[in-house]
Amino acid sequence: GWAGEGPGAGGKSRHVCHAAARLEMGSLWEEFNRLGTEMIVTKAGRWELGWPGGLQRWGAPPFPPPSLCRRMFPTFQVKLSGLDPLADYVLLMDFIPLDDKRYRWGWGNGGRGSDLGELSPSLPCRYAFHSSSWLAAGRAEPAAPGRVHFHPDSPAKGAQWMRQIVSFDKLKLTNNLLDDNGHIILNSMHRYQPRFHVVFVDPRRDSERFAHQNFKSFSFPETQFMAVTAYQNHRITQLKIASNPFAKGFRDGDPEP
Amino acid sequence: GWAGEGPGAGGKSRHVCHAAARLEMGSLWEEFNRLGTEMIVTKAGRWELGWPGGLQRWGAPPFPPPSLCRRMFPTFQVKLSGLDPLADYVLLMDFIPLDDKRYRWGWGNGGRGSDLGELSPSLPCRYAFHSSSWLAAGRAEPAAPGRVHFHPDSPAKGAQWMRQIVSFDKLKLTNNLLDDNGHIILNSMHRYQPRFHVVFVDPRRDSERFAHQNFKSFSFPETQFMAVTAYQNHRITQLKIASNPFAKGFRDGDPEP
DNA sequence: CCCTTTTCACCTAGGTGGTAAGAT
DNA sequence: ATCTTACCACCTAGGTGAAAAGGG
Repeated sequence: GWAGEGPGAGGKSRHVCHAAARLEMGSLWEEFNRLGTEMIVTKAGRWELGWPGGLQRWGAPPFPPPSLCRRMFPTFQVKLSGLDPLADYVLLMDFIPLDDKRYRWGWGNGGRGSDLGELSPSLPCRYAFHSSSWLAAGRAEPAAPGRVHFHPDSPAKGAQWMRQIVSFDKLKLTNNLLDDNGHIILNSMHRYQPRFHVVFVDPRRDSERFAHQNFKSFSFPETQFMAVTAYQNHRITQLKIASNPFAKGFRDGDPEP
Repeated sequence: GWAGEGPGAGGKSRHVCHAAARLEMGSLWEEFNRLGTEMIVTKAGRWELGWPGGLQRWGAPPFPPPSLCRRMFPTFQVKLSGLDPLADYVLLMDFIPLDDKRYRWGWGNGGRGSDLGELSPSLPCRYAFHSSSWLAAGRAEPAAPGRVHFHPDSPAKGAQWMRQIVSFDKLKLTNNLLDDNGHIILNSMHRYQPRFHVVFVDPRRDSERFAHQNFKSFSFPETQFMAVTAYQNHRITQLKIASNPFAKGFRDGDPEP
């Protein structure tokens, strides 16, 4: 859908007040959201912990190193409009906890502690498969360091951002609290809402005074998800395999053109 | 080597006057240059002429499309120093003709026109293999449109440029005079000198008046090359195969670690 | 004849979920 | 019992020169 407006739309500068964002692949996001989107989080592999020797003989850029952290799928992509074509903007994303709970995937509170097994009011009961579903399992872990991901083309002119779809396909998720590669740190078994921010780069010398006027935020509810280290809902797994080209090796039968 | 200084070093602004660039992989460049470096130029394939249908189902960025134009090998890479860490710079490259001749690869002017077959004075006679060598073959074609390649991270702060090696591995060469993808257009069978430019982004309103002070250029003679559509000197082919990891499939015997 | 274009097998580089082992 | 990690086969995407075909 168009333009999930952020809070405090009043008092915005003319450079962002007309900014609008349309989520791309909306029907795919909704298909996932109906089942309860899950996103894989992993720790980085050995490639990120140290730099293997003997690799620099030729001409590859030495940075960034390969990463075993996971991208999001679907990829968060937006089509922008309403920016000042000649002004500079920075685009970035962050992730906010949807509630203060941690979850488990299972069959209800069979023989468990008394405070477990309640369905979160914000979790539709259809986030389930066969007799399993997501159940609240206590209070959330201490929040991970709140990081942001800048779109690597930032900063750029409004005209350039609006010319084509903006894709956050370099964004990676990790559950490593000590991550040193600038990835987004999330707690597994917790729910998150991606947020998208358009920030006008104010050339005035005292631009800090206008910081609150110079950005606009967008939240698309259909992009919320559960962070997991392995998929729990088999329907989610099957939809990922069916729709992500990198998982084509796991598809069974007839392709759908 | 360090710092191939450009012309007119006098009157440079303080943001660029101390800038220095060290060519990376210098020994590999020199090894190629001793044999007479050749770089492949091609026209774009069908992928660049039109956008194939049915490819946008998921989440890939729609641009840029795949390209069949060729990169340079070795890749042009420099280590920068002497920039103002807090100032913005744009980094770019262009290619200037080394002379006004076109060349052919062959056995001298056996039965050919009288004005052919002269060795260019700037072409060392060792640019040869067996009895073949590069021979001047008339005047240069009309110069292709003079294009520049901006490093895709531009603009960025001096600190960021100096933090790591700057690699121009996205730069692509084409012989298509009608190229519409912003690639570098070169004439096959002509010689070129790559040039590297550091441009300070002057925030002053009348910055055009200081444009000549705000950039510094670097030329590394060991990076000059002959543009070709197919390799002529077999020694060049073998050195490319031996040193470019993407050509590993053509290597014969024992690897050298 | 000399140069260019096209197609191909073979690589690098890295994004998938499956699976089994490991951790708590 | 439940969640996490490490490794794997199998993909996408694209960078190589060889060889054959095409063109003036």
